[in-house]
Amino acid sequence: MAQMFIEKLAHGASLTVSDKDVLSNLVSPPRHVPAHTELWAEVDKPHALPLLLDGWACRYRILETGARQILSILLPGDLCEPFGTLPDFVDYSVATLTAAEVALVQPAALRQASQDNKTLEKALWWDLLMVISIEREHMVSLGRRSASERLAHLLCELHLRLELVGRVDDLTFTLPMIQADLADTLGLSTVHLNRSLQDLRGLGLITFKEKRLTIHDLEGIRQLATFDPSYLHAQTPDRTVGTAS
Amino acid sequence: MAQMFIEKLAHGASLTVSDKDVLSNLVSPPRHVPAHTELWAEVDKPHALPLLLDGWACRYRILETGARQILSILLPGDLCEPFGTLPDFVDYSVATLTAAEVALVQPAALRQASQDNKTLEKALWWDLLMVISIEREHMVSLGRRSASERLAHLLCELHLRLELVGRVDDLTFTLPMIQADLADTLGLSTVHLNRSLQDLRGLGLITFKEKRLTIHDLEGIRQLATFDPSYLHAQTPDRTVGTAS
DNA sequence: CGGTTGCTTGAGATCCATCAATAGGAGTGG
DNA sequence: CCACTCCTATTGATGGATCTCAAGCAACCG
Repeated sequence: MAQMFIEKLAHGASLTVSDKDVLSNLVSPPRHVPAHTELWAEVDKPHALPLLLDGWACRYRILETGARQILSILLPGDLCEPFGTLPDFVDYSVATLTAAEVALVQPAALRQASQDNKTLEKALWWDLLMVISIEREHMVSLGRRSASERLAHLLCELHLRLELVGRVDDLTFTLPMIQADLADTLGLSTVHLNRSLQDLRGLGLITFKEKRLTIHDLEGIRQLATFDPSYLHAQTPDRTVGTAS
Repeated sequence: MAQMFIEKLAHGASLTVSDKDVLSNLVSPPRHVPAHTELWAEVDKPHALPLLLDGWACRYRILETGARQILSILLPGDLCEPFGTLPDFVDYSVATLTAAEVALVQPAALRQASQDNKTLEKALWWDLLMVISIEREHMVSLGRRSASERLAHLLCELHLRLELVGRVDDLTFTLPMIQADLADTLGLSTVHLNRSLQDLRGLGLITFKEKRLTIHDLEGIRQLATFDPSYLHAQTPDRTVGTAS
């Protein structure tokens, strides 16, 4: 089921039952995919867009030196590429971080639906906007925040995004990434990432054990990260992306 | 006139004369704006989208510490926000780097045009795709490239983008940014940026004087930067043809 | 069990930031 | 025209943040 996808989009516009039906019909039945599987590789590119329904994935780039930079973390409900932006070739990869459930969407059908239905259009643009927003915030981290601040910011972001799809339990959520994944997301070495984690632990802000992360002081960690929860443009569902007046 | 904008979009789809007319009509007459002027501040946000017709600008964020991170450089022909993605509030700023000519576009009209005209739709999506692509490449630089590599990569990118709007003269172009701007783009201090410039100069790759940058060894600088010119997804320049189909 | 994977710690090297000072150019006002 | 200031580029010196290399340890697994 496209559950997660629809639940997330509902934060971008007030979807009616029939809107949700339309969305459901755009999504193929999910398929199980093991951890560490390339998603583009399995797909007829311009015609199918993977949609993550369960599990985590990431968009990343491998440099010639072998270094990896993770560009974005994909959570349940996320499209591999946001609405409408599927190019005919991609210069980076998308792979699962954990075992996952992956469905397919026809990009053309998505666009058609957004032309036929203003509410869907708004929701899809909101989703695209959020992806861009998250990536820009990520750039700020990489350029101007210290290691611990970057880590704190990422944890705040994941916490907020997981909340949108109902995967947070009273300030604790499962964070299935290994330290090397986190390091490659934040542009750090694994050694230094490890020390940054200890930093946050030492400040009493988090604990992270057996893939469960819990935040002990939400205000504190947000302050350290200078995290502004409004940047996802989420919350109140009514929002316009420039729809005709 | 919307010259630059149209010229750039022509790299994303083969625009006919009438397509270009449609675009022209979407663009208000330009206004002169001095250097270092906030562009959002002057605009009724959800209803008007600034379009840079001449001069340079940047999208940036100021942190609480006072540090600045420049997220993207805007060149002639660039929209302040790519097609369709104008949120009703923005958590970063856009300001001119030089004196500039700025027009306004109605985002709603842009989207309407893209629904009525498949070629325009394709061109506008291409432009959005390119913005995302540039920003992702920027993330790779910030996360995983050394100072000199970052600088080299930025110069390669600007060179290629300026070529798309006909502002390169045989490997030299005017680069009106001061060193502090470059540093804030690349996540470096100005001192270190200065030394990175000397690095590239010392390698005989560039000269940069009086705001004119010339690349002496395009292959060399691209190799140092691991710059892949295909990442802009640009069509081979179609200066030859003004009409198609 | 031996091998692998992931986490942790220590030590030293490197990259880059910060601080401080100089110098040239551009504008400004007297 | 000169004195002044501001802005920008440059250079040196020092310190700090982060990387790399290396080793140890625990958990898991065939």
